[in-house]
Amino acid sequence: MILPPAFYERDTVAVAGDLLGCLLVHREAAGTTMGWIVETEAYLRDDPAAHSFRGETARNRAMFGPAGHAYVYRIYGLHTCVNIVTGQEGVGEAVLVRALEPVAGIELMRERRGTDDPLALCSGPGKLTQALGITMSLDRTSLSEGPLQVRSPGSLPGRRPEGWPGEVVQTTRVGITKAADLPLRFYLRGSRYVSRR
DNA sequence: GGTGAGATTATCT
DNA sequence: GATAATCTCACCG
Repeated sequence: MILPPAFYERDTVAVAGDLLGCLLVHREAAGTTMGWIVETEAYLRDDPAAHSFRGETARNRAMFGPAGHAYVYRIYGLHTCVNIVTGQEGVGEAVLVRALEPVAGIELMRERRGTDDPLALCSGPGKLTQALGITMSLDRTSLSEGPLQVRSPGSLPGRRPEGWPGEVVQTTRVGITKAADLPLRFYLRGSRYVSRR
């Protein structure tokens, strides 16, 4: 089932952990792509590494909007990353989706990524947006109603991500310079599809 | 298997 | 003008 807004209107760290094993789905004319979420990072209020830390701007406006909507941004001038807004509206917290295990639409992912290696299709925040065709046009769209959706574990009877249910590793976030010591990254220990172990 | 440089641009100082 | 929640490829060992 599609996760309702109430799922996201909770403690951001709890949501970041609970998103592991959920399904990220993008439905579009070119086809539907989807993958199990196997790695996330939490970005909190009063967190110097969060884009919302210095207040609302045109770029980070989604983070201050309703939970359960997407915050999509461009990084290093060329890659796109997707976050899920969490917690109370106006606070500015979100969860970065860092890696997926590909589930469907894999041929489309291969074309977009230019590789056949299943481990390289979605094993990073910039990779998975390229594989799923997630663009800036999805910024501030609802993940409960729009073309980009998140579905609960068990949405695909008989199928489950590698290493799930299983141990969730909590460790430090990747690629940041501020608050780099906080353990706000989560991934499935048994999955080969995470960005780094 | 690991490290480092370069790509490339929106955003904020 | 510097920075940035990344990726790829070249090069080294």
